Amino acid sequence: MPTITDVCKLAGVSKATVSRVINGTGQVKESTRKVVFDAMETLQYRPNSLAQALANNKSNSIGLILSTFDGNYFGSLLREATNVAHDAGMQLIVTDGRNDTKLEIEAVNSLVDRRCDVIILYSRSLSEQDFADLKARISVPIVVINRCLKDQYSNAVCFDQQFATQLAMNHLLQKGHRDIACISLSLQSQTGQLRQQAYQQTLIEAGIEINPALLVEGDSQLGTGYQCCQKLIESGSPFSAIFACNDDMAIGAIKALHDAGIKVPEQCAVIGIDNEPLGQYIEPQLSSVELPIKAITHAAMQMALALAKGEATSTGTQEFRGKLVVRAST
Amino acid sequence: MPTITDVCKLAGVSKATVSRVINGTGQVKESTRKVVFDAMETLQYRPNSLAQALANNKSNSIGLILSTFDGNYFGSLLREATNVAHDAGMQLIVTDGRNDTKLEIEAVNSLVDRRCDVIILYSRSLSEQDFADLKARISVPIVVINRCLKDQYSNAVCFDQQFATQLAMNHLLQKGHRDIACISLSLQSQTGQLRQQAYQQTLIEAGIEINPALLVEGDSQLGTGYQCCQKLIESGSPFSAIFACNDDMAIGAIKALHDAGIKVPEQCAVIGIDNEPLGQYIEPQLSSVELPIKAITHAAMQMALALAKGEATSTGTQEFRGKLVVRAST
DNA sequence: CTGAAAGCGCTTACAG
DNA sequence: CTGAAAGCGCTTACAG
Repeated sequence: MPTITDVCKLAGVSKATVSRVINGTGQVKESTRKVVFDAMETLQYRPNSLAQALANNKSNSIGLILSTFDGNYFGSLLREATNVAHDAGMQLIVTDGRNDTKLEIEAVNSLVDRRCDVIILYSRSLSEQDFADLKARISVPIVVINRCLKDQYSNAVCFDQQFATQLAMNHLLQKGHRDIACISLSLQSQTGQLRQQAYQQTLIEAGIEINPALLVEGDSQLGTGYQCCQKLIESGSPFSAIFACNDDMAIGAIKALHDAGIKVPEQCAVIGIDNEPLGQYIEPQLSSVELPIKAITHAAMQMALALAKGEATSTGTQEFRGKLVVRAST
Repeated sequence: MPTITDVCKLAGVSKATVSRVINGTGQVKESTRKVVFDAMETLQYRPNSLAQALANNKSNSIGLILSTFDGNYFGSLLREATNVAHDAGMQLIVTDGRNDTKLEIEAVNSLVDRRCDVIILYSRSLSEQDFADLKARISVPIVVINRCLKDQYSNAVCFDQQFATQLAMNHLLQKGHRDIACISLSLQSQTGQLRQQAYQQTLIEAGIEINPALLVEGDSQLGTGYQCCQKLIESGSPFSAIFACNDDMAIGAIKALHDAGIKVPEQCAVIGIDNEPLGQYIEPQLSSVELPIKAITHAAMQMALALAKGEATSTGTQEFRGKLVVRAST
């Protein structure tokens, strides 16, 4: 590949001059600018980003660490993130933390080694302490998605899990349900814990006794939604509604109910969280709580860009709320 | 961040020595190795990957360009790709071509600028000529997914679209269907064209006249599956089966049939392609053709690694075939 | 076994 | 307006 030196030779100018025309900085006589452009053109020259990054101490890249690539949810996130990055002229470097604390930290390190200007971290497994440690250890700013960090010097965008759960639960309560089962996310994750706690709290506040048999733990996949629902049915404890902590599990649950000959919503109502597009194409259409993943991602990217450009040193935490979407399943 | 120079000072040795212990190359006395390790440890030193890449003319990274992040399909691809990359100690840099020729070429350029060791390109819009041009222009090896390039010097892994379509169509024909509608992918994409052609060809070979009213073009989303199916119903042309060119559209179609009071499979059979997990959780369960996306991605990554390491200069084309998965919808 | 020096491809004060 | 030189943080022959 041609280097700046090749361009220099062909154009008969110094590197400084070529660099100036590449970057549009400083003064360059129009005629020599033309000569340089022509040389770059005929050589098909493109600057080496690595060298630029090294010289500038700035790589024009945003590191993004995801805990998984599953489902529509992360697809939306990635789409939005790549769009914003592209429009800002930044490269997005995506890594999979594979839902594993060690791998996630490893991923952060390698992104730091690559001198990303900022890192966006979506982790299900890292604790608040882990975040604090990371922040103290590395000099690259970090934006955290899906965790509300109280610390005002942190950069985070999150979703009000408690509020979303209340929306779903109150909807079921209003419909007259008292025996409401819950298919939770993994209770290893903070999101899983928060939703499950809010589920219980809402029941308590409604004066309903908690029935442990009606709480089963899934892992957010269709398959566990199905299996968890089967367990609920087999448990023998009666229930007239299921609060599934995400749409995929809700869909799995609906299938299990169908297979057991239980009619939705007549014999059992089902609601999820996420409001995936898919919810509209199953039978019956799924009630859910919209999780504005696009807006959340957008906000995280804006924070990241501000941080990368040095326009801010910390952005605080921005919290988003869902809204109820009622369809035929409740 | 500490640099190699900081380590030198603290350890009282030269950069050459530090470099040797970082990379485990050359001879280093055990005692000085220890001193250097200690220095790196106390400084929390980590080598700057950009500088290493510049000096080595090798970045240890694989560029991956996707045409979209939609759906389970690309999630599987990304998961497999990140896993293989991680295990090989390579970074994966993921970019979204947004299904746009210009953006895809731009993405290739920027990956080349970043000196990726190899690029994997999944494009729906690039023509064979575009691939050839790219290959001629850039010096980084390219692996193409989802295109069967005849050229033996190319690196490609692809899916036998014709065979997959025949599997689905022959299954419907065997079930006695004669009036088979087709909801195609975008006919802008090569995959869309190939499946649609194979659909027609299979009919012709079975001695069935093609009814243009039974062919509608979708764009692979749930929503267009629904709308296309509505169009088919409204067209008035009778049909007893639908061949949807992917599962998402098949699911949309099933919903449209349901809403129109048409029973699946009794009054209309439906089959898709992809064998998404979701297909098992809708009612009725979806028949499909399995598309071994994980194996395909794995093969592409292996090619990429071989190319990146210089173990091969070209790998040729590797073709995969699907297999029929019959469930309740047909 | 270890270090001085040149080089990877860029940028940016500093002179002129 | 332009160029020589130093620097970004590494690696690697080459000497010793």
